[in-house]
Amino acid sequence: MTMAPIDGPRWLSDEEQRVWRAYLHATTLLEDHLDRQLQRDAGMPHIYYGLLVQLSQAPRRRLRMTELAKGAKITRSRLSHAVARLEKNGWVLREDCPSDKRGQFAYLTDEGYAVLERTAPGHVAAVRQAMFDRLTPEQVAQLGDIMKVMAEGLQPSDPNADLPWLR
Amino acid sequence: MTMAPIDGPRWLSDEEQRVWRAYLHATTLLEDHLDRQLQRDAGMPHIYYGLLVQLSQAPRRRLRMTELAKGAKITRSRLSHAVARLEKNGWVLREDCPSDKRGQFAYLTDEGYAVLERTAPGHVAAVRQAMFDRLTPEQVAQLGDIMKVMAEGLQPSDPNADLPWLR
DNA sequence: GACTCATCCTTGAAAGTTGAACTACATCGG
DNA sequence: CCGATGTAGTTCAACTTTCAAGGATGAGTC
Repeated sequence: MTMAPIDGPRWLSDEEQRVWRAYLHATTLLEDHLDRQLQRDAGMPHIYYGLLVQLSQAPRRRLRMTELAKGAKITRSRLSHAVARLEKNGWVLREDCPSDKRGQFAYLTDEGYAVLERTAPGHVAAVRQAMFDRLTPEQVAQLGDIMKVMAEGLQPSDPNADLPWLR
Repeated sequence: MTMAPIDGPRWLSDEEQRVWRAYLHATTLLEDHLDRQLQRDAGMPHIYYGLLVQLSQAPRRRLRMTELAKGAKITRSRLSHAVARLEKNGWVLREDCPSDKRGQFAYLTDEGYAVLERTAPGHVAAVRQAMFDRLTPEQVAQLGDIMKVMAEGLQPSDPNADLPWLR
């Protein structure tokens, strides 16, 4: 007599495999598509564009580096390199934080804002064409719910949230 | 008198923005999560892992480079680099195509297959935990439909499908 | 104050990606 | 057979990302 397997690999069902593959294909195709669109029209990859957008919506068009990294879901290291590059373009500048000498603000220059104004319509159109124009309103709502659930489960805030005994 | 604007930028509605942001966050978090998981447990990024999976499912565990690239939705250039790296690991080998002297097959070695056997359960578990364990069956079905629609709209087969006059 | 530890951000090197240029072979039409 | 054109795959240089290490400052404790 043996015990039931503790947790033999629970493979994906055919349905799940189908969904997973569709997910991978759609997300990689869209990511590539937007990267190319923005590289062509704005001269930067999608993530960099997202940084400018975030800055443009922040008070006084500036954010602490860490806040910016959190908002974009990237590491501080990656952000450092990215901001260095955007700084070379003259679209972003750094500024010391007066209250915390370790801190830096990144702020969006007028040129950076201009790039955004010039390229945002095309980008929105690309997003719309790839996603919102193809989905029904119900599907858009469903997608929102689904993505919200998934994002919540992946917050890096607490990678061992479900393994409390390891903490 | 002016004409109605041809197509003033159709911004995203609040709802759409919310969905778009959720989509970006969820997909980037998941991608990062799986990349780290596989880098840690299998010593390669997610895309490389996907290449091994594809090979493992192909007849005689081999595919033409272009087929492999198409299946993985990546450029041939990227694939060349990837296969070079996997070859260094001893997980994949190249083989001349007898019927077309320009062609190359990539095939999965026994070691490559072993890596897959060893790491697949952990990877499936990660996918399951991030996606399928968190969604209801209805949501999984919805996600499948949605991703299918999006992927279809992004097939690189015909980037100007909606601009026939440019072809 | 001095110590310790955490946080903020940067750096450098290695790894991965991109897009264009390039080689070699195939295919098509004469 | 010839030339033109297309396809398969690689390579190079520029760029981006990752990971580990490190310098500097802040915060808590004695």
